[in-house]
Amino acid sequence: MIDKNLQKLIAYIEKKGLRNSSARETIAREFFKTKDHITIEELLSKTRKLDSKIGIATVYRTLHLLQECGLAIRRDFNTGVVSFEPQTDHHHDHLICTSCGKIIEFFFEEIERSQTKVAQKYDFVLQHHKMELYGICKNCRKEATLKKSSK
Amino acid sequence: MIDKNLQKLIAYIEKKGLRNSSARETIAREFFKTKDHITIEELLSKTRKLDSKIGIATVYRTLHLLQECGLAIRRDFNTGVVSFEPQTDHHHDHLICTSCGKIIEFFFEEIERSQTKVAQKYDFVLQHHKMELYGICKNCRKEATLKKSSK
DNA sequence: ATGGGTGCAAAGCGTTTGCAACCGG
DNA sequence: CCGGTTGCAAACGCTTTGCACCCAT
Repeated sequence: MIDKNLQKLIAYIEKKGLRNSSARETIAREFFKTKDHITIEELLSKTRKLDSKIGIATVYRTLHLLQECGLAIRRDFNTGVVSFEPQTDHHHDHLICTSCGKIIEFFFEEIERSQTKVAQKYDFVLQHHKMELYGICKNCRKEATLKKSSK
Repeated sequence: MIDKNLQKLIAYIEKKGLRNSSARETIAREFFKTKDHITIEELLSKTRKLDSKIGIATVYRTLHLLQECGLAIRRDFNTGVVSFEPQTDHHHDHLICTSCGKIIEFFFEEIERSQTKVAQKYDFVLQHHKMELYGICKNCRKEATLKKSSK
């Protein structure tokens, strides 16, 4: 999976007449390892463990590249920090707890079908979509109850 | 509609033991007039026509308040500018053309039902959701075809 | 009179950019 | 060697904050 992504990136780099570089490859490799989401700072500290002199500017520049070639998706869940997600083959949506910031990924076939219908109705050719549900998770509701009763 | 929102805001302000102020009311009134989306800068320049000494800090502070009481929704469509949308009674989602930037608002009952099911499954109490479909609109596809054939 | 609200300017903070050194092809 | 790449620090742009003054209650 990582290698497949790396190949895609290299192909894109070559197509644009750019060059390979070790810093970029280190950052990309680490990025592709993330299961869900990673912030710029997290990715920087991960890569610095492998190559201590990597600068944050390069992390930004690499993530721009990755976004350009569709290998990274920028996510802003309004939690104050922006994070990035590797583009995986199987799409999913997000459920976000506005209390603790927990993010759950889900896939719901019915939603996928609905979006196709909407696109047809408005005559759009769809590229991708984003569905984000915001609410309070079970745990946070429990804590709120505990706090209330302990007053 | 505007007055109803304003009442909601005033109620919230009183509940929190805050005070009314003319600057805040001017900003809120102008904000409620927007049909779709407005940026901070746009809102600032609109309100300054009515009260030239309003500062940008107050616009930010007012929008925070409006978000807190659910009267404003922050939107980041990845276009580089963040914008805000008044919370209307009838919820809707967005269809965004990645070519021309056109934004179409739509409502699809099936999607609303789906989200309830997902929330149940993960035991969340939903507050709101965001569904954004990204694609190419009819016009842009047409233009692309014209360009191609005129080459 | 009390304490929240405001405008201003300064500070913050995440992100981008100019630059000289570096390095891959 | 050419021109893209990098790390650093400075610059940037949006947003927040400290402060003295203003104003609603």
